[in-house]
Amino acid sequence: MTDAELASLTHMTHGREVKAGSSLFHEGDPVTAVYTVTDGMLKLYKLFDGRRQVIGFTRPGQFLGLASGDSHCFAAEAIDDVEVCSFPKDKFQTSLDRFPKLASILLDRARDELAVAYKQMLLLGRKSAQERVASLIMSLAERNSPEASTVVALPMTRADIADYLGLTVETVSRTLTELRRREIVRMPNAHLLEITDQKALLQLADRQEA
Amino acid sequence: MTDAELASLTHMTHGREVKAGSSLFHEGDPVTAVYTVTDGMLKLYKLFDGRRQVIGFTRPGQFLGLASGDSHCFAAEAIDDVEVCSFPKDKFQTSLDRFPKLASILLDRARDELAVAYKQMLLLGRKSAQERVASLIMSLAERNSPEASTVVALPMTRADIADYLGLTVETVSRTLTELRRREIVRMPNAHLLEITDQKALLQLADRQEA
DNA sequence: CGCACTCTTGACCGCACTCAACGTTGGTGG
DNA sequence: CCACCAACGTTGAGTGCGGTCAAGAGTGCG
Repeated sequence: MTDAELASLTHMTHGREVKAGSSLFHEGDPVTAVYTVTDGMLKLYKLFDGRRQVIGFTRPGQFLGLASGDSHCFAAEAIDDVEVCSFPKDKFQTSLDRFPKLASILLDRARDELAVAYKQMLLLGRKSAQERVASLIMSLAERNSPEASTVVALPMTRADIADYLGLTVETVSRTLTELRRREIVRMPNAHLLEITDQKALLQLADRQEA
Repeated sequence: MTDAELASLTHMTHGREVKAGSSLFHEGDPVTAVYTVTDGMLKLYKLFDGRRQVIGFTRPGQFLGLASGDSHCFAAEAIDDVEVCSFPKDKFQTSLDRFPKLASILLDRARDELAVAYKQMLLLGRKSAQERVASLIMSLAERNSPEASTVVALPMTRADIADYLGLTVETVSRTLTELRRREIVRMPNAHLLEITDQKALLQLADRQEA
């Protein structure tokens, strides 16, 4: 695993807990460290005139710090209790210079992040509310389990989802209700979802796309 | 300049012209090379069910190929006549392994691209039509000249702008008309724009943001 | 000159937003 | 243990911003 690789290369990993609702860093803060998320989920977001755009939700094992130069270009806040490994920035820089393979590994990750960001731009610019919600559900389903995971956890609030999808809380709620009514999903409770019609959901999310 | 550096490192640069309206590569194509744009402007876009999302417009000197693994995750099409230097992918890989600094340079670029993508996600998810158009004008103005560039070229069509901003052609046109009516910009013709009230434009685009 | 493409403008529409009320849930202190 | 309260989620009614449809004006190329 490349996370372990990162850790062993630097010899500088330092565990840290972030309680649900508290921030790992704010947008504009100077970058003092980079991180890998070992447990829990963070939301990454930008603010603009009171409005909020959630850039992404972290998954366990995710590297944090690719997009930031001198100052963080987004904020990171814990959705549930989170554990991260932090690498002081200067030590990280040293490791980067010392281990050429590291830059190459990070470059691959940056590649992935860019592709994900571009997909999200398509969603935000061109998809309907139903398509956006369906896309989110499908991508959460994919990250959970390797195959045929039909149960999806939604630890984030409706507001987080709305700010991620470029919608309002009300529209997210209504859209989920509609998906339930059409029997595409079931929801034992507000934060747990079961996909009952994967084909219909995929159709909504990806529209005969690759 | 790092572009020259790239070229000299690889010794494999190969010039190529792309006529206005023709494609450098399509979304889904296998990646055979990476490129630096030496002249002209390309639009990068993704397709989805007949809809289109323009990911970005290239600037001279821009490196193309960061976001692509085995296959291109977006298409690239020339807006006007374009010149690129292409590096065959395998040679580029070799250079990457041979010159450690190269990965580090590309990592910095990827950082920038990610930050730009995140800003665009904020625009697409949370800004009004006026704010979107104002943001585009400001960012085109910034890239043109170092300081106080008030004249901005818009070589792309209204459709390209619309697909970049997540709007329709009509809305882009109406919004530009409105900006003209408010005497924030002047337009000698449809593809040339002069900023007459930079403060108002900045206010619209960035809203007392950093 | 003619044709195709682009840009603009107008009238109308509809999807998602706003505003408001209510239901549900989980945490806290009496 | 339960009453209270605040935060979150859902639902409904009405609005408005940007989309759709349509027509016309400008532009450039063969």
